[in-house]
Amino acid sequence: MYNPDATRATVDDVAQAAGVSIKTVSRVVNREPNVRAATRERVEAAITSLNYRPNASARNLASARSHIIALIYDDPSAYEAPSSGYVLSLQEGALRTCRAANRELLIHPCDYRSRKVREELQTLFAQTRPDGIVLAAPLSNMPKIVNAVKASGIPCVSLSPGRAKVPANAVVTNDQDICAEMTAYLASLGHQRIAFVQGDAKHKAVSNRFLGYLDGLSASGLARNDHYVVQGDSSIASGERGAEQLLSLPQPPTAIFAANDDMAAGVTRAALRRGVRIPDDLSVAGFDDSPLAQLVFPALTSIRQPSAAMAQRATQLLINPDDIDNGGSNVVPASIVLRESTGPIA
Amino acid sequence: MYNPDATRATVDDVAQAAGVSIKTVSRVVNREPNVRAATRERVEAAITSLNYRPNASARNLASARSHIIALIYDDPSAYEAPSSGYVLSLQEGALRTCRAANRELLIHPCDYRSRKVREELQTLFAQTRPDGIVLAAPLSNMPKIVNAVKASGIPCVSLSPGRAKVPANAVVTNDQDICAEMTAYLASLGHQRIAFVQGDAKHKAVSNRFLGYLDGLSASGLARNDHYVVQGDSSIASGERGAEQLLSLPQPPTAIFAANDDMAAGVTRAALRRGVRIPDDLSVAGFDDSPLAQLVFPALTSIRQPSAAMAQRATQLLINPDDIDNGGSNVVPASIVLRESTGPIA
DNA sequence: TAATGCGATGCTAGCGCTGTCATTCTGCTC
DNA sequence: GAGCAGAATGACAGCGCTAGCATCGCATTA
Repeated sequence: MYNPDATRATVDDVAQAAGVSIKTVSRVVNREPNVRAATRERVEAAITSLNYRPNASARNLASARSHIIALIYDDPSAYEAPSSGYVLSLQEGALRTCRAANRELLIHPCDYRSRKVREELQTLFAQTRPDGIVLAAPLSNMPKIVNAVKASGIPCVSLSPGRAKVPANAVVTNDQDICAEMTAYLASLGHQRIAFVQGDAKHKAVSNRFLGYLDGLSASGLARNDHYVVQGDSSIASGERGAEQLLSLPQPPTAIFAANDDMAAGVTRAALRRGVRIPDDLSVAGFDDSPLAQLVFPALTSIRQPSAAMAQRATQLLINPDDIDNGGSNVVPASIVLRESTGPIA
Repeated sequence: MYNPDATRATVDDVAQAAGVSIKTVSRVVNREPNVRAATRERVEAAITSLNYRPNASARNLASARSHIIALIYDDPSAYEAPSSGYVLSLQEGALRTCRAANRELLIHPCDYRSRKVREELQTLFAQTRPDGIVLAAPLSNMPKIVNAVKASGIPCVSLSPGRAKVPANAVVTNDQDICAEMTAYLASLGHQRIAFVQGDAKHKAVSNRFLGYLDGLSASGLARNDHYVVQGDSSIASGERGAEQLLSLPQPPTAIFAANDDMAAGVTRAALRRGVRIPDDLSVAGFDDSPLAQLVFPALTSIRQPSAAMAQRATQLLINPDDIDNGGSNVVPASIVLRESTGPIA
């Protein structure tokens, strides 16, 4: 059309140049077996010299496969989500696999609050017919979404579906354990009053973090005290509110562990505003190791969630389940990142 | 294949159900003129009842158009880029138009440092044959990339190409003017020693911000003083370094305007570390209004760059140049967002 | 009434590729 | 050297849709 290369080479051109049939060209392009080495080379030479690139649409139409992987995640523009790092990590991981496997990645931010979400997904599936779907948390633990995806019959891998028993087609991380570790680490610094700011209850993987906190308390011989547990909604503002509440307690906590970095940033803000010094008076820990963890002052101790690695693995699982390096485990470990916001009590 | 709906309706089914030819169905689906209202309704009823969705591959193959818009931007995972908000805004804007116009958005983060970038783009274009390309800054001012895109012959709209004369196929914002305004605003607060932290020189649109700063100084009757201008590289760390340098001056500035929020956050960190109070002792302003602007303490006064709106308009320009609301201007205005980090000198 | 014009609709040939099946070529075996 | 299995290759029919042109039918005009 507009393309000067519109007269781009087709299989026919390549076949003619190589002196074979188009079917053989197709075999070479698709790495099918039963092509003599000499023939293969001839075809490859023709492909190179003609600068041939297969037409995706034609291929998809004929093969009834789209070579597209759809990545579906909660639409960050549908709400206040400063820590956009999560989405980009997902994209990065998925793209890594897609590029390596010569697939296209279709991104689909999806507002689960919308009434029409089911129809929207249905249209997406019908139109693009992805070969596989990566469904990211928190959508992966919303029955409405999960069912819509399941109904399509398209293979799907969920990220952090937040169920106790990890399904085969899911990639998870060890949130709970690592949160227990973080809590134990705070205790090991000498903190006895460790508070927790819970995240959005709809996000199962996030609420698991609270369980880890409880595990960590008991592993450290500390009693659970519900005055030190406040409910947030994953936003910065809720972290600020939570911290206000906690720091107003007659016996305020000396450490606050927030279920995500945004809330931890909120905690930090509230503390700084009150003149509470971090980490001298108060240790703060977050979760996600989002970009902002390094940005706020003091930099946040956090937990690095391997979002990119999870998305990468999920995509591999869809494209080629057999061909995976890492011993077959679908648990990608998180890790604690120590920074300035935690320390021993002064 | 895996899809229980594999026996999905085709044009033929719809045509039969509606008692028309497939061509008429095609006309209805593509909103072509010259279809009698009654016929249209009959076809639409058949489409609904059969739950028909056109097959994208077949359509693309037959029409030689892909219905795909490619969004190409600098790969944030190739470097340290905490302020990922930019990329998400671009995606959001482009997606908004794409969804409305029933197009697919293909995202392509692209590492311009790579040697193979030209070939990578060529493959992308050949395989997916996007109908249009949105090329985001800073890639839009890199000749290597721009030429590779141009060579494809695919229609392209650049965002902030950073040239003095705005080309027709570009969408820009009024960076320079708004930076002048910000500088004048700082001056109006009583600041006389206003410093500037420059961003990455490769990013033209960013270096334009410096020109705006100069404009603002002279508009406010302040002399340019190169001691108050330091070079950063857009990273937080460079903002910190720049602030250290500036605050060590015998006559330190009372206001620092950084060419992006990351550097402004660095400035804030350096100031807090030195015990410099913001905004009492020092006003800090950034650019981008990235999510972190609200996160750091104190929250940053910044400039909101209308990235989403720009991407949205660029995409519209590609899909339907005639059908645009806003009087045809490809300049989308930025705006100043006042927060806690700026104030009168104490 | 016949001629004219134009809106509405249908017919048919591909788009470039893959799947199926038929055919041809190898290199063996006996 | 004939026979044969299996590898290598080719012929051909679509995949589901759109473009281009042919055709039809109805209203208007002469």
